[in-house]
Amino acid sequence: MDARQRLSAAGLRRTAARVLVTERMVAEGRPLTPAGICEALPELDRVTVYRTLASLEGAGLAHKVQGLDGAWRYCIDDSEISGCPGGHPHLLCTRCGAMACLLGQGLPWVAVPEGFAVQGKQLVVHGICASCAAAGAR
Amino acid sequence: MDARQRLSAAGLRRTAARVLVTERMVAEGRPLTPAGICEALPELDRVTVYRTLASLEGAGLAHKVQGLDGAWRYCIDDSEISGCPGGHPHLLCTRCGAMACLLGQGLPWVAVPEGFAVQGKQLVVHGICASCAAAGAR
DNA sequence: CTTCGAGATGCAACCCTGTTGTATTTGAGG
DNA sequence: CCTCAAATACAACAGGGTTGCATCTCGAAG
Repeated sequence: MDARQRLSAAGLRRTAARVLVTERMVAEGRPLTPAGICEALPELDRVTVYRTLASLEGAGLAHKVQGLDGAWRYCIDDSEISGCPGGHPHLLCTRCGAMACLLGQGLPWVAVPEGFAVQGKQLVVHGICASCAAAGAR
Repeated sequence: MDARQRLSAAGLRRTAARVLVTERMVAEGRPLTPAGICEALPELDRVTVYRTLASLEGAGLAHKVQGLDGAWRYCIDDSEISGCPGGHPHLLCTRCGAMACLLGQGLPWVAVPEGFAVQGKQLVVHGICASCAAAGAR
């Protein structure tokens, strides 16, 4: 699906910033930090990127996860069916900061105390990714 | 176990700051943010609290989890046997920021791509805690 | 008990992520 | 083409966390 189509389908105004950010996220296909997007799209203001991502998330076009480094990462929801957020675990390389969605796996059921209203769950598996391990072994 | 004993057993120097922080954490019994500890111990410098927590974690006396608000929380490992980190899910109230350990439950096994070296896992369940729900309903 | 050095502390400054306020621009419907 | 709500840019700010460095203190050795 085209970036413009995605935006229109979600009822969002089809602005330059949103098209650029969406296209970038689709091209990457993995969760990106706002900083990473700003780097890839220097013509956009930092605040615009933050607000654009918030719009996309609010419209259900993207989901967000936090890394261990205190930065949130946003990822385009590729399948209209996938029940993000709350959907799948995420993988984070603590060396290069890259994150990946572990599609195809769900999140476990967790027993919570009486009276606690669960809004969502986040499972982040962290470690060293294959390419970083190879680079570090040199 | 006494705070001083904990420190000695872990091979850490038994300084005033470490004793105070450890006692505070034992008294609370739930994961605390550095900011929360600073508030409770205004005689300590902010940086000292951060470094003290890092020491405790490095010595295996405490484990840390991140909240959804970008702040890490530290919790004393009470049982010498518990295999923290990587031990249990955590519960976070997104309204008041309080966090609790969900002891007695483990973390799920997650399938990761070939070559990824897992260092740890974090499962955070967020929502509204019972007391906040009660306060909000007023 | 005194000495002494590695390690811990306090302070100041800094970086990064993210948010807020406001003036200006822009997109989409009429 | 016009209009106006929504989106953008810019600046300033807030919070969490880190780093560098001078000073202090624990605890071991004598």
